[in-house]
Amino acid sequence: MRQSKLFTKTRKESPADEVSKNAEFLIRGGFVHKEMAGVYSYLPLGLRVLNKIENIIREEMNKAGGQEILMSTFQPKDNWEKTGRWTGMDDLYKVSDSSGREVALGPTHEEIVVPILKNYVTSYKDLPVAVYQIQNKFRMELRAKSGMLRGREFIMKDMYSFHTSQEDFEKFYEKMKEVYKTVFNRAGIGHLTYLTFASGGTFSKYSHEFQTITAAGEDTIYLDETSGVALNKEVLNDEVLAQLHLEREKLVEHKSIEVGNIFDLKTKYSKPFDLSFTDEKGEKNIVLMGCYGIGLGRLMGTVVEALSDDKGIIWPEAIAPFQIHLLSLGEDVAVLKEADTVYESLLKAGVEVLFDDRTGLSAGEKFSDADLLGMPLRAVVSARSIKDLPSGGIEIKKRTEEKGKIVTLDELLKIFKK
RNA sequence: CGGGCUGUAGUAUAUCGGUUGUACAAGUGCUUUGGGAGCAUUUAGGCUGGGUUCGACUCCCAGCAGCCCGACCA
Repeated sequence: MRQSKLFTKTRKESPADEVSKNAEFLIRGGFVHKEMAGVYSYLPLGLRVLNKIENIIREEMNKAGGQEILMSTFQPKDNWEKTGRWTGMDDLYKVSDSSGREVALGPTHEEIVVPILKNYVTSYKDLPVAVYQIQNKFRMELRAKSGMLRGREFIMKDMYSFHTSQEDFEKFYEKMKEVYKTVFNRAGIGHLTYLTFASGGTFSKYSHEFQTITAAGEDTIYLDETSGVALNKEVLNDEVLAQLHLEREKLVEHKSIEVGNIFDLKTKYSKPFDLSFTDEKGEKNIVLMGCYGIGLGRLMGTVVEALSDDKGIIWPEAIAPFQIHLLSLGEDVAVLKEADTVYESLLKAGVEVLFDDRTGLSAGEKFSDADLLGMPLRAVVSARSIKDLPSGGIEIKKRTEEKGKIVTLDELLKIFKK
């Protein structure tokens, strides 16, 4: 991608109406555009990040046996009345059409997925099954805040699993813990993310969350740093400490962001819709369920919060919009020609490259943009880099490093050979 | 939802009850080119609706919007 053709531009000033670091950098870099409080559009750079996160999640969910579907955003009122959540869920968006018919804008999809499965699940032979989707969700947050971290419209992966027994559910639940760890490792925040013991809401006493430690977090967790076992503040009590074999004195308090959660739903949603199966003995049983969520935009915002520096974002390689940011400096014809050759060679080698081919900009401006946009590797072609090698050199520098080095084109290409 | 603050150009800000000033961005010309360049020139602004007033961007009221604190958060 040639940056001269990219319709978005970077911005030097921080937006006045955003305080959070993730929103500031993402808006200044032109990754997202804010529409209203808690609602953002994804622009080319931001969408590339989102797509990469989505693909990681999709791959891992498929590997775990999940079957991808895409459910409707409009949800019938009847279904919500059946589960008692039409009036019971404060943050449900309700919209009505010209005939006065009311529907819900999906904040979650139990009310849809259960009736779907009811069409197909009748026997123990049909279970277990897990389905998931990646889709926009709507929640009427009383106070959207912290940029991408708490939105009113957001993209979420929600998986629902269906089982014949509690044992079977628990086996899957344990597997999902590992799957989630893999997702966060691949997204580059695994080293900061902990599985925490959390409260379970009204129908299940406890659940688990994945919390990423960062100062901007809204949540507070307590971590035993030697064992890596952690729990949320709201469940910090003697009973839980004993259950987890933790000592209060050894726990360290951290601010964190909830990037994922996994829940035991038991029969909470299968019962109202009578989602049941016939077992080996011919007896009818209610299906047991679990649900597993990851907020994609929130994950993106969390990465920015956790991995940026004062100059800008530092994308992990796996979710960076481009693998390399190539810069040409100056207007010298030889430099521009060489930079073009490098760009075309990278493209040919299948490397995702953002090429800052803009002319008329100072070197400092290009460097600042590169720092802000946060590609893992920066490559500079300039009069200076060319002079350093007889064959024409390229200065490369990792986003996390201060000093770069001069390499040949072949050496640069070799970096991306797998 | 309770409390607080704020709405001026694409962005960030300033002043003022009497022709809204600046910086960046954008356009044009020239110069410059390794950490957000220089000169000249051009373009572009008072959230909406009421009220007070000779006159309102400024004061008052309402609405809308945004941010912050709190509560809430499958």
